[in-house]
Amino acid sequence: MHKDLNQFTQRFEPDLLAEINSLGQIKKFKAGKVLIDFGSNVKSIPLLLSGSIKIIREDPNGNELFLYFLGGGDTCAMSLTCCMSHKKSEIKAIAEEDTEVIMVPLEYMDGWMKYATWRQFVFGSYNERFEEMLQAVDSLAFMKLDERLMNYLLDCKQSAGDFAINKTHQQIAKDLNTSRVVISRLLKKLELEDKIELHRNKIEIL
DNA sequence: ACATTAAGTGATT
DNA sequence: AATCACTTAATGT
Repeated sequence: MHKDLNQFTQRFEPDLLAEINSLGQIKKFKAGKVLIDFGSNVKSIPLLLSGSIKIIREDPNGNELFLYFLGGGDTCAMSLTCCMSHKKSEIKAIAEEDTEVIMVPLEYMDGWMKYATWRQFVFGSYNERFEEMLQAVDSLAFMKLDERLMNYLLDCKQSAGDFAINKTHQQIAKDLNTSRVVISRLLKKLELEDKIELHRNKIEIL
């Protein structure tokens, strides 16, 4: 049994775990690597062992918009839907840091519905993602950019499990679909409010 | 020392 | 809040 499968041992019954363990394929992705792109057919679903994955939406012009992060023990709800309905991916998944994943071929999904814990897991994931999507929508519709930014930073912190975020203002701007200058100014403001500390390529949350 | 890339800033729309 | 034009600061070679 792979050591990092531990996160799932609580959640799944032994039989299911054994299946995952024998059928799944461990894959490692370096930070920045694209796991799932738009329009790609998903033929297996990833269970996240370690690291984190950023899920984004992109418009035809290449503008990106950050949706949410996946962390250890999570799975990609999009790939679940894709598998079930044989649709193509409508989102893009990028490894936020070096990430380890166990890929399970979609053929087994149906059969696994006999496991109560699997059903729970699938519906639970949908729920969580749905909540996060709602949050992303609110944040777009009702929050000002400075609040969105703070939210984003907190998200990053949680996903990385670290108070330091190693990103440039440019990258953040891209995720929030705005310009670097604006981010720099807002970050400066947050720094003056003692909420964060700014360094080159690094932001610390206080 | 120089070039490159990240970040800060005032002015304008 | 976006864009421009420019400055300043940090890093790599």
